[in-house]
Amino acid sequence: MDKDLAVFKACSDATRLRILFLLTERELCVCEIMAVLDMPQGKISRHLAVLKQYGLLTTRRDGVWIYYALARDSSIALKYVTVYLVSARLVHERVLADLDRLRGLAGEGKICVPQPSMAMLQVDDREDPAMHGQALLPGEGRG
Amino acid sequence: MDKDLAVFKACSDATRLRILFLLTERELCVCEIMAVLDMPQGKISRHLAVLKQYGLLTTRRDGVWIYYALARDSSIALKYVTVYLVSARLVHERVLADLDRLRGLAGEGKICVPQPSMAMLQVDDREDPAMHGQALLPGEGRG
DNA sequence: GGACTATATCCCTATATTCGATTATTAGGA
DNA sequence: TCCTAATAATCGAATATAGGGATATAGTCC
Repeated sequence: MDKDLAVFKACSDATRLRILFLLTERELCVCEIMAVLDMPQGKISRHLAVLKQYGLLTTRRDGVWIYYALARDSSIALKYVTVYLVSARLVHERVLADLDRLRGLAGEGKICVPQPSMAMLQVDDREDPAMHGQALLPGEGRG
Repeated sequence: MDKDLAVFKACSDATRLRILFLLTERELCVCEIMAVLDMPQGKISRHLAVLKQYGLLTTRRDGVWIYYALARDSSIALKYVTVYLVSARLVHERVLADLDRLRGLAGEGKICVPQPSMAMLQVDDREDPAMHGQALLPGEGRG
């Protein structure tokens, strides 16, 4: 239950929640998140560290950049929070604005070269009967 | 998004999470929760107030007793958290122990007369495509 | 090695959260 | 009306969290 509790703690901050919503789009490096949220680097980095420590994120280094992505299967709560994120991202004004700004950054050379956008969100219908029809994250096709 | 954030804040405390799990069983009064969690009255009452303030709980007065129950449809996040609670209640040892203790209380006259246990959890298959097969709370049949 | 960029970490302050202990409120019954 | 039980609210101390600012680390390129 502690892992689940950690997930909720991770989500209980406005900045971290906005970051999580952004990461439903694709993996991102710190500078991209900084640019979208318009917040100082230290702040973003600190929140990312919290999210990773709580098991919500994984990291991948590519040269100077460190890409953060939503973790999978690290806890029951994260599974359901992920479904929430994917479902609610199209509803909240602020999240829509953040996602718009993110897409606006790509291709303008303002930011460190972003990864190519991954596949669109898909719908899954396997596994957990309580999760039928669940929307998936980018790259999480049906294998 | 603020309402969703409030839901996560509400869930980000171990005691409150345990209370929420208990309330997936049925509505409960303060003394029952006190007995199951073995915590002082003030503490339980305070956490219930937080949960209610954040929109996760509703209350119903019956004489001296005040029954707390999980709220419905108060926010997107609560919807998914509820699905999580119902799904994870059978997994975590501590939650199972709490639920056992709760059932043990009923009928022994130790506690204020509890409400009769409501219908078992059911499975719904309407509405939100992302929630197909979702487990429901007691009393939330298919109308 | 030196300069530069991206990211992480540390220090310090302000604020928020949690808790135990105590007191207040509300309803029911003699 | 007085008494009691159930619950809520308040106060102060301890702890945790978030933020700004400065600094440290780790790659990359020259």
